[in-house]
Amino acid sequence: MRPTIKDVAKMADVSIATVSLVLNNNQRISKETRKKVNKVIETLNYHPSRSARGLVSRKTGNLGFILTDNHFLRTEPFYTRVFLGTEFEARERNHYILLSTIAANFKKSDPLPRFILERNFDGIIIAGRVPDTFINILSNYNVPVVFVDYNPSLGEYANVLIDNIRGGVLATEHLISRGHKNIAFIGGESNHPSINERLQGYKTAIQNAKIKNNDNLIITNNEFLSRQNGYDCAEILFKKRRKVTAIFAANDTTAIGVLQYLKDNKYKVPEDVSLIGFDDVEADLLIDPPLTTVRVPKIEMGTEAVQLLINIINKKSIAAKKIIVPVKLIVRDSTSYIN
Amino acid sequence: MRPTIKDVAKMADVSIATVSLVLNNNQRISKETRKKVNKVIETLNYHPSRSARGLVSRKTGNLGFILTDNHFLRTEPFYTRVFLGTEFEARERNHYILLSTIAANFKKSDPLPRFILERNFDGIIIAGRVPDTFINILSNYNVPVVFVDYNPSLGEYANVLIDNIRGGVLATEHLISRGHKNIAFIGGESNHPSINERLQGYKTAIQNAKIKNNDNLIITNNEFLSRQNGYDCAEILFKKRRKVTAIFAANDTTAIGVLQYLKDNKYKVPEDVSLIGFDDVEADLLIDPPLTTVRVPKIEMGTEAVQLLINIINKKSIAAKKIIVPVKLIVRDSTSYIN
DNA sequence: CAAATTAGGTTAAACGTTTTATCAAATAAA
DNA sequence: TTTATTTGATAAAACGTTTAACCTAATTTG
Repeated sequence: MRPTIKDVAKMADVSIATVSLVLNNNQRISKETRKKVNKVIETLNYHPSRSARGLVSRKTGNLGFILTDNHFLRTEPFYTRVFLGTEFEARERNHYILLSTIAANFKKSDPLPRFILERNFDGIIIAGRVPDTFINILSNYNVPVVFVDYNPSLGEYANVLIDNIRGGVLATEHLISRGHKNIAFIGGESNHPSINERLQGYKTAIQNAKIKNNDNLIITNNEFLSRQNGYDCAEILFKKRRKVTAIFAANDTTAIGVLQYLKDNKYKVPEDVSLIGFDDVEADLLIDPPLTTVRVPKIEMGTEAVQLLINIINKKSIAAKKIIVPVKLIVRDSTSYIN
Repeated sequence: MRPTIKDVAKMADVSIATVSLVLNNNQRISKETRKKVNKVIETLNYHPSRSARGLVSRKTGNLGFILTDNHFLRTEPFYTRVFLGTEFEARERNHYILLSTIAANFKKSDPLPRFILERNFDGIIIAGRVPDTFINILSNYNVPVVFVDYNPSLGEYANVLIDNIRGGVLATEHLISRGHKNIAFIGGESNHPSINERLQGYKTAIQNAKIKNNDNLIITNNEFLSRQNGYDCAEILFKKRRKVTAIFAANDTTAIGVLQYLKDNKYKVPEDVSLIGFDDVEADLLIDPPLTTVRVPKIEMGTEAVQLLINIINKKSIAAKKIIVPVKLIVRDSTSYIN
């Protein structure tokens, strides 16, 4: 059997309370006793049981990670990276991540993630947009929580957010700087805050450049952002307008769909049409031509979220802190000077 | 405060023991009592505490997932998918996955993953090759374990393995069927069992086709499989032999490196050289030309591993069962008939 | 110098379950 | 009818920690 706190206490000739206090760095214990106990802990290779600890102290060492099932699709590259970022950081900080999905149309009667019901977590990271119904229920529990890439309109929460507006400006200005004037914006799900901010950035840049605005160049719907949706939107765009010379797609997945449409319809990229995406997913480098895009530091968003959450749990940060992560223009081969 | 077993017991007018027995489906309890208790459980929305449960019953509901740090590189697409597969299945089966990495050169004195030390797991999944030193230490703990994509030479363990030999045969036969005779095999890390099996399949197919064997066409080293390594091996190959018309790369990452070399050196794929990979990672579809490959069901390997592990934990399966997952030839555009 | 405070530790209760032994009542066997 | 067995439930110990309350000896304060 593995050693318990009793074994340590006996061998060190102190009470188990003393061992516990040493374990938790309590200052009541003298240097010598502390040293003595730590030595025994080392020789016995003792480690406190998570379960026992969790039972009394309500610290489990687990962080929940929640996202909607459609964001956890097997092909969704974005939140998977954020998740990996949380894994990296959690490991550094001696925590574990428990992953759960909820339905995108979460109903009041739906069960909560199991780690919540079983009180098997210390705090929660929520990635991407989740339904208000879920947020409402969660708010009753009054639990440390950090939202990543989503800022719920109800309530004050901690956030790790992308500088979407800036990204939108960067992308659009890049196209403008290469001489383009007929710049389209393609992005489904326009009621999604992040997408909307990117569109806002686009509009700002267009306006700043004194290019006359043209709503026909803005193609949105309320569909989930996907390759197919990008393809469909491109089709709609080119049915309306033929003289588009550049396209800003709201994310890379969409951009890849747009690219497919362009190829299928004999438009050359970037010779005929310049194309820029958003996110910088791994695939961007491999597609032909490599995609110009706005890089979002996905892994870092995950690590930031974990740091922030742990700080909130330990009361080292207020529970409504906002972190905006910067974006960066990555110029590859899908954008060029206008002919 | 959340309800406890006591609240349920009181409300149902039974002892807490009875509630516990109902919870665990013990047959000693009569149908009526069971029904009565379950009703209270429902109305109170009661869920047993993981910590309390884990403390006494040694069931935590957590499964450990271990791989070496180099396999968890941020660009490694293979084991990430296996991991996601375990996540999917774990969720279905009401478990959580705790992820940990160990050093690829794990030393006896290195600390074990924290969930092991804290006895916060029910079983372990080990993905890919891990050092013998680690396996030795782990074997002392006598714990349910399933190896994925690796079959340690010491001891009898449960495995989920790829049908690598068959895959190697499939890939090579595909090239042969398209008229190729000068078929190279490129794959670093030849001392890795899986890679070695793929090479074995290659040799078998060559032999069956009565093509004369040529060791100059087999390029291996002991480096970790990577894009760069693929590039380097291709370079070595073409320094030696110019008349190669087809290449079988030991995995897709390597193949992408090989492809880069070919492009850099003005070889056209597939016109000049046919190229086939192994794994079928997401990138394959996006690269130009889309890569012919042998598909390995990565997600499914994860789900199989979880199923097997849970069965072993519940004594529904012997602890040394082997599962071989099938592979499938996926023909895309990187292979063609010889000119 | 007496009283008050502090330093350094211990005792014992508590956390929320599972499980072994036990028990009473009902039923079956002799 | 008495005895043995079965059924269905309970009491209480145990799991391995944390922590509030307490204690004693040493030190400080007035």
